[in-house]
Amino acid sequence: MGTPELTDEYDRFFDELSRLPDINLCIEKICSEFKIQFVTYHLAFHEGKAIDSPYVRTNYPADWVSQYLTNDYVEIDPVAQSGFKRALPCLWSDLDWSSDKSVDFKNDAQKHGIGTSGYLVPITDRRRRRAIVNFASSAKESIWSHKINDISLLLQECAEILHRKAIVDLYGTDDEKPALSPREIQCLTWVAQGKDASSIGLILGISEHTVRDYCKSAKHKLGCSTMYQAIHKATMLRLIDPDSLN
Amino acid sequence: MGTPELTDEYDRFFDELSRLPDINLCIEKICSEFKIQFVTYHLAFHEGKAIDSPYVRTNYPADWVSQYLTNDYVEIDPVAQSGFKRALPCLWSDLDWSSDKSVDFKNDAQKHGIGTSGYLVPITDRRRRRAIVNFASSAKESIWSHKINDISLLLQECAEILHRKAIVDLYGTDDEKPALSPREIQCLTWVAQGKDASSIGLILGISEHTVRDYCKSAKHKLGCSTMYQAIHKATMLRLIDPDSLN
DNA sequence: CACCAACCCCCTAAATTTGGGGGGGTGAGT
DNA sequence: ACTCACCCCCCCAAATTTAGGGGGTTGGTG
Repeated sequence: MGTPELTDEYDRFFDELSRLPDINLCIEKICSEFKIQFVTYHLAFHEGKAIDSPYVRTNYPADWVSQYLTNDYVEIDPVAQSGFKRALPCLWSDLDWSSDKSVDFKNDAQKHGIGTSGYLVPITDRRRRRAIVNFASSAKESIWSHKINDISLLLQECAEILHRKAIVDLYGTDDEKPALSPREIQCLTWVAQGKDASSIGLILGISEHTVRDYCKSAKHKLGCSTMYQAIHKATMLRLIDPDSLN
Repeated sequence: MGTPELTDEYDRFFDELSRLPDINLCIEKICSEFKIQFVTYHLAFHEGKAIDSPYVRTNYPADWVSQYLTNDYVEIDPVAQSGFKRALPCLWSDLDWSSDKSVDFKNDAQKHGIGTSGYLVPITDRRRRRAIVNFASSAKESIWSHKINDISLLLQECAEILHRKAIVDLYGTDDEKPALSPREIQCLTWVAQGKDASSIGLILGISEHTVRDYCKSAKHKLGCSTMYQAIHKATMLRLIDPDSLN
């Protein structure tokens, strides 16, 4: 829908982008192609890693990256906070910047040379991994929003490419994380909340037998011998997300 | 054991340190007191947080912090890798720096002005939270190791203080994370591995009834109504650590 | 000294899960 | 036309968990 011919025009660009060996090179190429100042790819939820650390690739200046990390700005930054929850792209200006902490954060960002115009593209892939891609600029908001109007689909495609590259970078071609069906995830999630099969059946409006079937198949897909193990593994893999139940 | 009188001498210093309002101030104070170049506090395992991010406080230069984050050095750095596994403090020089990646990492660190002498203090608290505290210097290794010989106990005390401050900073005074007994954690961990009560009894050399009792008490401590929920919560809280089973 | 938590052991009836099996139906992709 | 993933429903016997009880020792702390 929209502007397919525009996307076609850029086919070669996207093809070249996909072939680049490194995400940082991709970021550079995107910046120069679209005259964007900063591009950031941020994958949350490193499943299975022993030590918490996000997968971040960016051309933000080093002091801002450092500042962001050592001040736990990810807990404050409205872009990250809503980016990992919402599904649709949006302009930074559409987010809620009203809290005091947000204002302080914004000021600090400006001090570090980060403009206030930006475009946020959230990603949720088939395996329920979530990432955000940000395109930032020091252009005036009015100019920026017009620009985004024109190239939003292209930037979304760029975001997808970055995500695919990140996943290959992290997990190689064979991706261990099983793709459970929505129903299977719902059932596991409710089980992890302490509900039994019959309650879950009532909640989801299906029979308790069906709930058991979903648990069974989920367990098999996860390669587990007991449901306890399945719950553990699903939790580790971040397949279970209690937040998604309202 | 060792030098209790040395610790007594520093009572006032530790007292002052504890009263500082901010971890960064603590780090400064420690640096000037002991003539240390860099101090880093690094807490892994942010339980319950929506987005992966470590709690890091350091006076390393910003470009090194940024470089460390955006290159996933935590996956390579032998200090972090073994620091989150081992129990006892050690000199950086005692770690395994033989792999190619370690060498590259070390060189990059030196380029950013980080010396090769350091002292690593791992922390595991009552609630199984793990952190590492690093004291770094550009002094020659021979001089550094003599110095550490003298002040290792003091630095360990500093590390403890930093950890307490971090926990208060993160969770306030009331800490939600329940302290399960070692046996309870063992049983939960084995359940999460897919073992049933009788197998676990054999593994741990206790009766299966006892195993069930531990599961029961763990479940209650976690405030859960089913074992599935308990496994989920324990996994989220990082109480279950399969690595600890050999 | 008492007290408490951690550790250890055992029992039973009732409820639940498990692991098999058996049916359907849809929609997407080949 | 076919397969495959997803969605939905059901049955049953065997195994397991659950939620109550009942014991006990040890070691540390007020």
